[in-house]
Amino acid sequence: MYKILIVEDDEKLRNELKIFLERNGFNAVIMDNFKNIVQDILNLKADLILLDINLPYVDGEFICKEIRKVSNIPIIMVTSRDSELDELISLNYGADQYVTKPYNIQILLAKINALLRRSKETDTNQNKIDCNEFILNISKSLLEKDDVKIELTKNEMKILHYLVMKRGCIVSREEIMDYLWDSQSFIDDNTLTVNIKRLRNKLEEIDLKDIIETKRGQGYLLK
Amino acid sequence: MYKILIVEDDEKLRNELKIFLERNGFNAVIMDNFKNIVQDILNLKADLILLDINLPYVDGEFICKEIRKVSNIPIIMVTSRDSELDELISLNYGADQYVTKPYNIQILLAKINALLRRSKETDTNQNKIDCNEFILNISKSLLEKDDVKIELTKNEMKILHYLVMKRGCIVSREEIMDYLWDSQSFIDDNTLTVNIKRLRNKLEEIDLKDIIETKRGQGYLLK
DNA sequence: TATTAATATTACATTTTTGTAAGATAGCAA
DNA sequence: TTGCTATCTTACAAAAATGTAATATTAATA
Repeated sequence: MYKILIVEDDEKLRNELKIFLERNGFNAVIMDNFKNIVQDILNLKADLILLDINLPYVDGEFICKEIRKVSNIPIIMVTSRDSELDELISLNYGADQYVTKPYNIQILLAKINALLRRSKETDTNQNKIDCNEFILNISKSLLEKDDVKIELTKNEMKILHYLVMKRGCIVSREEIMDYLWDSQSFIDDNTLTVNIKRLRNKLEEIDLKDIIETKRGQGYLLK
Repeated sequence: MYKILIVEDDEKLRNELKIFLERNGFNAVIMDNFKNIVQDILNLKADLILLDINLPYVDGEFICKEIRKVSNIPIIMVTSRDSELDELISLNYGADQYVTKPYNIQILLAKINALLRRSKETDTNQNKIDCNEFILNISKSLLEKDDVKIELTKNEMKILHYLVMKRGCIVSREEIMDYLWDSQSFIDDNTLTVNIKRLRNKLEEIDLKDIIETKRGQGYLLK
């Protein structure tokens, strides 16, 4: 059951909303103290936030920006100001949706569901990254291409995943080593080379050995 | 560079849009043949689709629904009909955003960015699932609680990840075994028990041994 | 071209992961 | 209680993953 946090200063409105959301199978939580709000919001660990723009003490856009510094939690901005500028600011501050009051309650519900579906896909679906030339199945630690599936070891997976995240950029050997091993444990520089070699061997099985390019003196690059 | 697919039958509009998106650093692709459209869209493997509702042959809402059967690609519905019903239908068919024409181009851009940010977070961020009692770091195959980090082996990770995906539901031993091993390879039933035991041992290190409950004759349940 | 430093390759030893076997325990029904 | 079956526990051997060392190759530049 998803927990939705309602941050709204109009008491009547927020109570109605709470009841409506609860009827639709959500765990709705109300926030009625707006003093230490950003920290309070984060502590609640909701799955989604309905955030009013007009609030006492600080405005919702500022709160949104602050939350985004430390959290990816889905945010829907709610406001009675039908202002394109507000919408633009909200979106650029990291909100996911913008809804104007009085809102169509069905549409609000649809937006909540659309956003939750999107934000939870990581959790519920199998975790795959489609990289065009191959698919990285993180859940099962597999390198997939067409019908070929190759098991990756933990090190191989980490390296390839890291390179995929930084695809198109040169990644220094040091950076990869920091990602692979605790920087405390002093592991030989060559160990990375060997691990890269092993990964390349597996990539070669699907004709992609050269997809990891060596940038001599700089690092590696996933093409 | 993200590839954005424009599905719009008004030639002037789509060309303007393409230029605008390209100026803003996207790879914009136009679709101008609407016959075999669903398959064509999927083949293009774009990062996001701008989908007009009014199209020749089939309407955008239907296309959206068809795409959603096989793909999670982000979809923004674009339309000149400012209709709450259309918006509701679109969202419920799996669209992520709804924009009415004539649109504020900056807001469209902000929505594209917001949606891409959300849909790509899996790829770019480290892959973590916050399960309240613990965090499952899939990227690094770690079980985390507060400052304690425990390495999970591939099997342990797979089992826990599977249970997390189905949290609160009883998962049969057979189902887990199918997920862990190719159903072809006949692996002893007890092997699963041992693997569960090993996972429980690690969970016990963070006082969570009993979070995996045995449902005798039915399977296991992550509480 | 010769030199040097960075990276690649190969082989091997150690450590970790994994599956199996054998016996123990616990829940349930007669 | 007894017997049966599902699950658990422990120990061990085989297999896989990993780090290291020794050597080879490559690219840059003097």
